[in-house]
Amino acid sequence: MPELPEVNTFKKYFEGTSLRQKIVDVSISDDKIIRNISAQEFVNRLTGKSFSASSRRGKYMFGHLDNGTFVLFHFGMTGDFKYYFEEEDRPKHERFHILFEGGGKLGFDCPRKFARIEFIENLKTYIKELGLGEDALIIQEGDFIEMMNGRTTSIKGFLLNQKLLAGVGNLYADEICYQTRVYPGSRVNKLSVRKKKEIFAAMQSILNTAIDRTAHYKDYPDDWFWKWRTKEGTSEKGKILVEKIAGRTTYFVKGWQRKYM
DNA sequence: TGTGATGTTGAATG
DNA sequence: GCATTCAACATCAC
Repeated sequence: MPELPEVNTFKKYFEGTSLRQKIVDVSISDDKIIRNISAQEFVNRLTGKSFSASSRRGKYMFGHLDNGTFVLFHFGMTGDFKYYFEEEDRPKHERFHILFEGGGKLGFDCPRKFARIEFIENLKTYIKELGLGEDALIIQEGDFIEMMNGRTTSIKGFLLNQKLLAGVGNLYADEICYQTRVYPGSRVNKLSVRKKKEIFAAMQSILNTAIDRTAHYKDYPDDWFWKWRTKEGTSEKGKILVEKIAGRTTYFVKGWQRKYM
């Protein structure tokens, strides 16, 4: 379930399993998951190298190869890593795996195939051309607020726009709006500076808490919204409504979350 | 059987 | 340039 906290957990997993081991082969069962070069070229670029580090920006995770090049792992809706040795542990929807010298395999599981893997020569150039915004946990409050200037989009649309702010997805956007008692369709230009600061603080606290719990939803605080966010009904704060906002299914609590329109 | 799902992109529209 | 909506991507679960 890859939003920023999930991807952060994948990154930790990657670092705990796949660094500093020579890549002896890459086995690709679905060519289309490698987006920017051919599958064969991808194999050639990785074989013989090893990963020395990794980094993350929003939902984009980068494996750093020891020759100064990079591999992008974008998990789409259903991507996941699984490191394994035995054939019986291969994930069900594995699209490719990287075989290391010691016999370990880093499998990439992805039922819905929305994931994107790329080989990258220059990371800075790549991020710049992509127009990827600053990471939601790194951006400063002042920049966060400044980016809202002159915009009329909904707060949800703002939080989801990866070119402005990288990392927040549909679930966490709803959580942020719930905790700050803002209707997700509220217009950013109608929010007070004070409210914007509140939203910024909630965003960081929610993402950090989620990371602390390794993106394991069941461990999230009891007063979070996510567990109500499955169907229309009534939460302790009021009636839950569902609307399409910024093109995404959005849950919120009527009355609890104020409209700034 | 039809519908929608945690993400992103590109096209079309205003 | 900005905002919105829609379709597409591919598969699975309800």
